[in-house]
Amino acid sequence: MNIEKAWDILKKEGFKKTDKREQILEIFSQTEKYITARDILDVMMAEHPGMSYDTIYRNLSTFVELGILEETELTGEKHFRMQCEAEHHHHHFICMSCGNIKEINYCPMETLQNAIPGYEIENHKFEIYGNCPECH
Amino acid sequence: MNIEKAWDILKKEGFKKTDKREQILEIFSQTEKYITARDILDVMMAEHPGMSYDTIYRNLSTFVELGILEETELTGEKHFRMQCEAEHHHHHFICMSCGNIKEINYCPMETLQNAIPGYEIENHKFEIYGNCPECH
DNA sequence: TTCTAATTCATAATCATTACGATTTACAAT
DNA sequence: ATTGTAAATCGTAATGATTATGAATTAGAA
Repeated sequence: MNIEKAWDILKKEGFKKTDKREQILEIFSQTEKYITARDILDVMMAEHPGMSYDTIYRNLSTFVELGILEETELTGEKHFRMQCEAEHHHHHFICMSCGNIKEINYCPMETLQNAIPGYEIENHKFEIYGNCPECH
Repeated sequence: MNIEKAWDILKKEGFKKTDKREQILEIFSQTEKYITARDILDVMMAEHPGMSYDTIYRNLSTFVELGILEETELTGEKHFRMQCEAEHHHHHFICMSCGNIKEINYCPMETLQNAIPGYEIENHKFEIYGNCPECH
């Protein structure tokens, strides 16, 4: 997901173009990593000292709803990153040292559904943590 | 995990037998579901009105450290349940209606390690959510 | 340019969790 | 049984992340 595509989505859904949203998207476009609301706040406070918590949290959840950001729960805190471009469903390896992400083009769910017939699967979480080749 | 086994572990590690710990274990032994610290507090407050938050949270994390309870993060809140007896590694299907758990004797990690050579896997999370046969 | 709904600000509230000094208690040693 | 002591709990406050809200501002349509 790039910034232009994010704006397309926002515009199509009737959301306005504000400098706060612009800056939030800018921050996400500059990293592959999962970052927190606080990370965003810290960066934005530097430039707009009067930033409101509300602005960050409201926009983050708007962006997640619209599929612009993806969200995961790492160590008790919500983390966000740009939604992957990949057209196919995939999962992530998350490096615990550098925070970088590797896409994993494999999903165990087909295999799994056979193992539990009668169970209606609605969602699943599959995340792998460790150290990437650069961080060994 | 049953209560006796939990006490064996606690005793072996030098922890004392208290009525609060007894009651916490009792609560967990009566359900298969993942429950929160608040759930425990509510039950215990009824009997011991002067309960301290500290007691619950301290014991829950002690129990997790000792392998008596297992912990997962559901919708931003920590949830706990008795550690499974199963001697082999497994995962869980979590019913979003009734909260019941089904053990899944399948782990995708062997398959996965081959897909990302050079990556050092230290941990993984694999949880499946949906509706169990009883809740369709 | 004006109007209006959307957005942000400023601030407080809430919710889960952690912290800590004072008090109490389990249990080992006497 | 009594005592001593480290462990556990209590009582309460602090912290940290997130949500809520009424007032002020602003983007974008009319």
